[in-house]
Amino acid sequence: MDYNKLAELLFPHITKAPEDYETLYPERNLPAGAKVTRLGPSPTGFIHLGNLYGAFVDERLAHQSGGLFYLRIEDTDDKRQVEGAVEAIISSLEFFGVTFDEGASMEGDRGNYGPYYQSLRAEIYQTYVKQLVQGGHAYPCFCTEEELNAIREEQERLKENPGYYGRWAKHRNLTLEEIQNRLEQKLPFVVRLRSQGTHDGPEEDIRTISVEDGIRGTLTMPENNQDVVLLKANGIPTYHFAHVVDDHLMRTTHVVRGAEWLPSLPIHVELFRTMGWPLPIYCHTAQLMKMEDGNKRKLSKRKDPELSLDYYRSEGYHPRAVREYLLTILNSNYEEWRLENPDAAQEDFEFTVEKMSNSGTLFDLDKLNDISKDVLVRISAAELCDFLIDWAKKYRPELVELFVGREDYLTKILDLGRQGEKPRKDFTHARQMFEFISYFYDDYFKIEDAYPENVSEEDRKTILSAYLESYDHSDDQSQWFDKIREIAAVNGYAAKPKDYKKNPELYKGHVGDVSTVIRISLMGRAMSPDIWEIQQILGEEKTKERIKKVL
RNA sequence: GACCCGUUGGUCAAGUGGUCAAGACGUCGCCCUCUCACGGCGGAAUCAGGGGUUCGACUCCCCUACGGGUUACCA
Repeated sequence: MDYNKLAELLFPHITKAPEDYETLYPERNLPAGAKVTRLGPSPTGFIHLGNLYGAFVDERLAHQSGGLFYLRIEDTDDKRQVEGAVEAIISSLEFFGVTFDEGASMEGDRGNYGPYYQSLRAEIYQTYVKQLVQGGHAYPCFCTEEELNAIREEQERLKENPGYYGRWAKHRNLTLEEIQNRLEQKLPFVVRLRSQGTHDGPEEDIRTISVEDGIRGTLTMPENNQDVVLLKANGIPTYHFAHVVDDHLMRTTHVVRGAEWLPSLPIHVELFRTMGWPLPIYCHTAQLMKMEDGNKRKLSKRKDPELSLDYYRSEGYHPRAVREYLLTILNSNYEEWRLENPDAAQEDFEFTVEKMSNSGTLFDLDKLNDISKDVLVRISAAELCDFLIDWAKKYRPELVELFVGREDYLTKILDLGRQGEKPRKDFTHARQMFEFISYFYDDYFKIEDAYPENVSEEDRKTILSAYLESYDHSDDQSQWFDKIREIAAVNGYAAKPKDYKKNPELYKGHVGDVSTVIRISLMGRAMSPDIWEIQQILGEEKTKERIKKVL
């Protein structure tokens, strides 16, 4: 077989040679040890926590080593393109603090290794496929879908491994004339790898490959023997081939991807070897899982909209909190480090792939919320105020007029009880924050909780009028509370809870019940931060007004 | 089915032959306390099972079970 002739037959329009691309995309000029990583999303526009989790690894590895992180759009599947998807991906990731140094961006491609959309790189891939054909490492396959199905059915019947390989690869040894003939008939074809892997021999003949995974250590698996499709009928490569060509030409040093790629690793290894290129370091990350019907399951785009990044954004989780959470499940020693360095920047943590877990991790909302509390308590009230407003603008526009123009008021509210050694940690995310403080705004204030049962309606009125009468807005906190104790005592309630506990039969209740009456009248709820502080923010007028309203 | 990866409390996990098997979240109890938080103290709760190897296995090997993933002209 004259492979050169075959190559010309298949790719008459390809005039460039692989060397042209090698010189066009030279080795990157980076300091020793610098890592080059990439994110390669397919543009469905949907991006979830799991993607962000992986993106952090890329980002950290690159930026920690003085390397570079780029965005490549893997749009080789024309069936799943979504309008505006790339913008959505970029903005989602940016919101959560993941930024790229190179590649696809809002303003078009940046960098010298483009184009960064795989659909625009057809000529490059074809050049390399042509080279493979010339070397006898690839061949055209004209099998139709029906033929492929028939092969699979037969394999199932014989209980043999499915796929296009060995003696099942019917077009592997077509003669030049046969190929020429089909080409003349304009039959569509794909180009397949002529795998060097063992095919039909006895099992002990199957060779294995060994690969050092950055996260998992040495991986040993059977070598590839599938004549995988390199180029689809439309001239666009499959993921496998695009990955190999792009990561070589874009000089990627570390390929971070989900564990679902593990089974196709032998294919990639064979491709790199037949191309004569060095293998990048693969880092196969654990999957983020979800519990369903008592079983763990990989996160799915279709089934788990609540795990999309947009969901967390719309709930108002602070990006720093989401990052912090992801970092704690990403590196087992992060949490410990954080305990020792509560104020350090996330970037100061030395992230290592070795410390990554390789079994699937269940997403834990309780943990996120807990972490979020600690993150938010370290953010100034003024910044929290801006954050809440930004969130409202996007997700709760009706609240904006409440906040804007009254930022001082909001800031005071958000800062409530956060001073001192043991600041309150009330906030987890923006939506919850607003619910928590909503009683400060008349439109959202309403009596939600029931008054204590041991306080009669009559006592309630007596308590509240006494409170109103004795109220002095300039009282300090202890003066204020002394008055409450007095009201309690006068009306038959213990001034101290301990007294009540000792002799419950002597009292109708204790000062806590009296406070609760006031609290509910003022806040509408039985649970809230300190009443006195709230009154100071609410102001004298509004405080009195709310008490009068329930008298 | 085949192949691959995995398996320490409810969850995230430390651990690399000798530990009373860390820690965090959650949960329960107590303390603090005018409520709720915050904080403090304490409790319950884990090495999937079976064989080896070894003086000694959570740690090494094998088998089984279970879970997950892959098996496309999707990525």
